[in-house]
This record gives sequence, C-alpha cells and structure tokens, in this order.
Amino acid sequence: MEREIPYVVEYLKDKGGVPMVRVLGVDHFHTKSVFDCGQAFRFMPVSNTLHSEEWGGVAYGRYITVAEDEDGLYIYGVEREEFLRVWGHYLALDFDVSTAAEDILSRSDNEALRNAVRYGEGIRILRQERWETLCSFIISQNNNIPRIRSLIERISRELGESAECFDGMQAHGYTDAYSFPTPEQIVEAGVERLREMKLGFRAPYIYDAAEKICSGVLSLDEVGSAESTEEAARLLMTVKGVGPKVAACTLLFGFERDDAFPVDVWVRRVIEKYFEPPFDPLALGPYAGLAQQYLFYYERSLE
DNA sequence: AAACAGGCCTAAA
DNA sequence: TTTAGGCCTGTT
Repeated sequence: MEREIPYVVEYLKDKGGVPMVRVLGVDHFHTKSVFDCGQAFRFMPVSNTLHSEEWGGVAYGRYITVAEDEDGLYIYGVEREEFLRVWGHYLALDFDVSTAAEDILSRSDNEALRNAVRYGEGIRILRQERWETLCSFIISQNNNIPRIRSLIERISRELGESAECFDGMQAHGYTDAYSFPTPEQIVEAGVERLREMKLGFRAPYIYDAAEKICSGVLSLDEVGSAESTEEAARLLMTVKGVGPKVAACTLLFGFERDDAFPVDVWVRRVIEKYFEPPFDPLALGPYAGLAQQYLFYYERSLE
C-alpha cells in the first residue's frame, strides 16, 4: 500500500536557518507513540521551547528531529530532495494507517484489540534501515529498553561515523551523533571489542550477522525479495542468535513485511488474556504486524 | 540479595 | 520434537 505522500508538504527554514519540512494535517502520527512504542531505539526526546514533544535521532546517516502541533508534523534538519527520497518513506507518511487499522478491525471483534487500536492511534510503523534493525533486535533479546538504547548508542559512537547534521541543529538537541556501524565496521572491530562494549552474549551474534553479510553468505537484498515473510524469516534465522521473534521484528520494522507478527512475552500475555485459544495471527490479515504493535503498546501501558 | 529484562542456544529426553 | 537451564550486564 505504498503511495504518494497524501499531505500538503512545505519546505521552510526555522529561525536558526535550519532546513525543515512541515507536513500539514497528518493523521495517525503522534511522536511519542511512534518513537516510544518499542519499534525504534535511537530517537530520544529533545527538550526545547519550540514543541512539547520533539524527538531527535539518527537514520540514514543524518541527525533529524520530529515534532508536531495541531497543524501538522515538523521535520527539522531535512531538505526537500532528501525528504522526498528518504524521509517521507522512513516516517511512513506514504502509508495509509486508517485503511490498515480498519482492515484489522474488520477481521476481529475482539474488544481488547479495539481498545488497543484506539490507544495506539498515533502509532506508525517506521520503515527503518535493514541492517540496523536486524542488529537492534538481536541486541534486544533478554534485555530492557534503556539498556538496548545505550548499547546501540555506544557501538554507534565507537564504531560508526559522525552523522550528517545541518548547522543550527543545536537548537534541536544536537550535540554530536553517529550512524550505526556497517557490517564491515563490526567485523573490523572484532568480537572482543564488542564484548568490551558490554554486548555480553550478544557480541558473537552481532559479529556472526556482520560476518555472514560481508562474506556474502547472507544477503539482505535476498531477504527483502524473498517470496514470503516465512521464507524471509528462515533466511534471517541462519544468523546465530536470530530466532522467530527477532526475525519477525526485523521483518516488520526493517523490511516492510506488514504481516510479520512478533510474539514476545508481552504479546503472549495479551493473547492469553484476551483471545480465545486457537489464536492465529494470520487471521488478522496483511497488517497483522501493526495489530501486534497496537497490542504490545497497549499492554505495556497497563504496567 | 535475587530476580528480571520485547530470546535463543544447547543438551537431554 | 519438545523442554529445562543458562547466559552478559544492569537495575530494582
């Protein structure tokens, strides 16, 4: 369901001369929901007086921030060409959330699901970078979100390159920022170095993923063009430390496989709590992954 | 202090 | 084929 960005888009500069994009009338995009629902680990709240909620982070080698008000969405540190080529898609502004949510609800009359969709109305599944997504969810296993964040930040700082950033972004929380290391940079660093960075038992997993990609044993292009989500998952699971859950997250968040349905402890809890026994994610349809994210975010909010 | 954190690997039935 | 333990590290 990719399409042109169905919003009015303006290309402006802020008071500090920073190139920015304003997207008018965006629905289903609440910055906190998007960046804090557990799909992404590199965006953090930026405190300034411009917006109540502004989140900054690195993707595609650039530091940007995203904020909103009643008029629409603001993306700071981005020019027109790159917005059209990269960021509109990264932020999934070309995705019709309303239709997808309706599709999900049309397949189930489950009340918890209905509540979850309402609660997570502002969620959009980002279209993140493949390699970084794979590593992020390898790191996520048996781990908690603050530490996942700090580990990803640490290996980016130590092994990645300085991110691109427009002058004046200091007003948007920029101090310094680094892109996630490439497979080559991970291999170059070596397992011992990864251990020193406190990746623990995940160090050899990350290294194995990097090594398989560098040697050509695993191709993320092939994963992307696999016939089915199931086949794509099978390819990813050839990496040590990648099981069904990590594979599903990688596919949903990094490969636009909207039907991928990661089952973790929280989702298992939701299923047991609210659904009648033979639960089949396939029954939730082509956007089952979005449904999963609604359920996950909803259940965690109850804590 | 002991248990737990968006799992997965390995060994053993 | 399924099922326990154990795992790096940091926090509570």
